[in-house]
Amino acid sequence: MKLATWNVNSLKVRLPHLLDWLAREQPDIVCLQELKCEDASVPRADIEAAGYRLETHGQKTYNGVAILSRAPIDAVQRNIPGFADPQARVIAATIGDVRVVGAYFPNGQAVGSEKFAYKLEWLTALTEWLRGEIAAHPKLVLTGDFNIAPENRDAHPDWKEEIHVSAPEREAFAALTGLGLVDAFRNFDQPEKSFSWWDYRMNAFRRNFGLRIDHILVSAPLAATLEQCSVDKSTRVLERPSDHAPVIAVFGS
DNA sequence: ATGCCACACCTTGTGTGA
Repeated sequence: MKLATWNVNSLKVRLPHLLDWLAREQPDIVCLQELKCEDASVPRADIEAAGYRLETHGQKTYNGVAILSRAPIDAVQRNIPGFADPQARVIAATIGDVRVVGAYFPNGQAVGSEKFAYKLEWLTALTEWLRGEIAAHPKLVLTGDFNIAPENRDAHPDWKEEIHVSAPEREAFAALTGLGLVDAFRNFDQPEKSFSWWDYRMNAFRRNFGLRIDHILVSAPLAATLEQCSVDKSTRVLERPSDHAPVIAVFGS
């Protein structure tokens, strides 16, 4: 089973890239973030023609998440239960015996800002909800754009901002792994300076000035079947790329 | 200190992203 996450930064703009990439990589399950369009504007027919079912939780201009799957998608949940959120950031579903949670975590803008407080509240709500989800679904994946670089090695040494690397954010990430979730990427030896996002500005991709903020966290029964996990930088060199690269994990039976 | 880029919007600048 091959599962991927990709912040496409506008589904409409990135659709040609997405269709090419689906045909090439043939993932079984894909979580997308930053659709930046409402459900009614999602190019469903193109994605279905590529062989995928899809469930979306869209929003105009900002946010928006989706789950694509070659197998049937059941028990869809939009947003975090009990957390009133005007922003479309979470979609969860059951595919086979795997519970998949796809999320676009808040950016937080700046440590100490109102948006940062929202980020931490959102993280707390997510963590409390997932505690029960993991108990109910032994095979669970939490994936998406976390907007957190969990360790120093996940940020370029020249990253000077606090946001994405601050102690409160990293503690929130640790609370998620504390639920029994494993960072699939770190389950394997990886090249130094492996990142999944590079600023569009300042030739950041060419200089590899990036952050590893897109993650695939898996529960123990799934971690036991992990075969590989990597960042797919091939999409970042195309014309009009997303600023994020997909992260792909492969599981055995 | 800002813009550097990209995207969306009842666009012609502004908000947001990370």
